[in-house]
Amino acid sequence: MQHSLDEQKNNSRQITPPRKNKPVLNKKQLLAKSVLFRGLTPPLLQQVSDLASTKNFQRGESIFFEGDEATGFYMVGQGRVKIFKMSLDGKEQILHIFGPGEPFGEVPVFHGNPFPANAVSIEPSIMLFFPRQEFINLINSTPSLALSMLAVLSIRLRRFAAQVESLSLKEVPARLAAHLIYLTEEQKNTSMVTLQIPKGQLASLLGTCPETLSRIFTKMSGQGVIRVNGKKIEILCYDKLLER
Amino acid sequence: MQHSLDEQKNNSRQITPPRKNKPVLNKKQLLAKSVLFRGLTPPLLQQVSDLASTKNFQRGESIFFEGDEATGFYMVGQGRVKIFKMSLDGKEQILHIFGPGEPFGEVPVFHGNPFPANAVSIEPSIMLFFPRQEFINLINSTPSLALSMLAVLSIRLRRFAAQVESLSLKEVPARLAAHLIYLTEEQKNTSMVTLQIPKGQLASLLGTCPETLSRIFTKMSGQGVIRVNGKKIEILCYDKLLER
DNA sequence: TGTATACATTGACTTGTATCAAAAAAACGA
DNA sequence: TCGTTTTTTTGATACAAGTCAATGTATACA
Repeated sequence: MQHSLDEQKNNSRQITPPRKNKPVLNKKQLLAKSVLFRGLTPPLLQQVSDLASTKNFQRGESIFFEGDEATGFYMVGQGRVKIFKMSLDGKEQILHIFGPGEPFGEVPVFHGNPFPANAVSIEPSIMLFFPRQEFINLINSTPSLALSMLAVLSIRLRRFAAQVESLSLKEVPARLAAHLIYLTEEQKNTSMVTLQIPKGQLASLLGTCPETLSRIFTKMSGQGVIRVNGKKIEILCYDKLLER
Repeated sequence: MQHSLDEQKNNSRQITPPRKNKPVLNKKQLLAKSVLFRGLTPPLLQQVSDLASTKNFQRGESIFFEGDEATGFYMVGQGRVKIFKMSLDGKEQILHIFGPGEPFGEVPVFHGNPFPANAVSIEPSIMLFFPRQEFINLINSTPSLALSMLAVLSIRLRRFAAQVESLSLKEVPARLAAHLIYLTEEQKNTSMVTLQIPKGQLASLLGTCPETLSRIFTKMSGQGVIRVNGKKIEILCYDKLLER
């Protein structure tokens, strides 16, 4: 499930043996479809593409740590990344999970301080890297790019506001319910949704521990609100989810 | 304490009787000193100043509600505003408190959706209002303004990340400790800090209830970490605060 | 195919914090 | 200054959720 992109690619050209551990990435195509760079003129897009270097990361490999000095920001080319904070005693809180086309680590670019959180690749990934000063120069000469970036940051702020609300004003069942509803909207509004991350990671995203999350899954199943089968979750009663 | 700006102004020209309920605001001076507009050329500053309309708000008066359609954003001219989320059963979580020169409600400007949270004036205030499209036009022709706005949003994102971390990974005493440390840094690094908001509001900012906050104040006082006298708090043991 | 590793579940117990209720203190307006 | 309102504190109680520990179940790799 997690390597679906690779698998698809391999399936579609079974004649040529797939390259091991070095998937190729169509940089320009990715950039052209990304929220940040879509709409740019072809020459500008070329400029952006030339600016970005790529780097491969294994599952579980760190991209940066909180406190690291930032010389630029990243965009997911392929795979997925989790952005998270960590407490002294080792508990983690996931802030975001980003997939292809989504930029991350941009905050220090515009503010200067070190990275405010950690980034770890949660799948074999390819990340694009954009050096800070070159990107700022580009923004200075491309107002539409500035507005795109402002839109990206605005969406993030909105999400953070929702996350703070969730952590402070809702109990864990309601947080899970909200997340499941979010997943149905993301996954074509079918009543069957698929978790893209292990349940332990979902717990960390919802600000709880795996045991509690597990118990709530069991309870909601018992109440007939959902049916859980591994990573597949069927929403049986959408209304009751909303109430939770 | 809360109306110090008004009082100072009135004191400095006691000959003329102070205007009742209609304090005057030096718009251009405020804008020139604000993070967002500082560094702009005088003609641009004039343009910005002409763009902004002003409106007075009483203590407790709403500026906008979550879900309201946004036609522009605001900046605090005088006084203070709290930005907050509210649960169905009436509990509130404060996201930010902003003072003079700080913009708020900008998220919908760049993303289009309605306001993600509520805004209430917590003092008699004057707010500047910037209409959306005009401001976007200005950004399009002023790259440095775009970068300033990007910096502002970046700082907000950083704060949100800290707030999520706080709510999820720290217990209330540690959150209070972090806030007190933040206050000492903000208030010239003296060991005596002053709360600018009622303790009940501080509780809402820290994601707890007034009773719990009160008990923690008592406990910390008993441990000799702080001494509380109304809104004045003396930090007796900075190290123990850090540990909390 | 088995074996190691990661992931998930269940039970017993503990605890931080919310809630309810009521009194005390402080702030405010007339 | 008095009386009203808001804010803060204190006590008793309840409960959501974390922790510890153990077991069960997938998953991957050699």
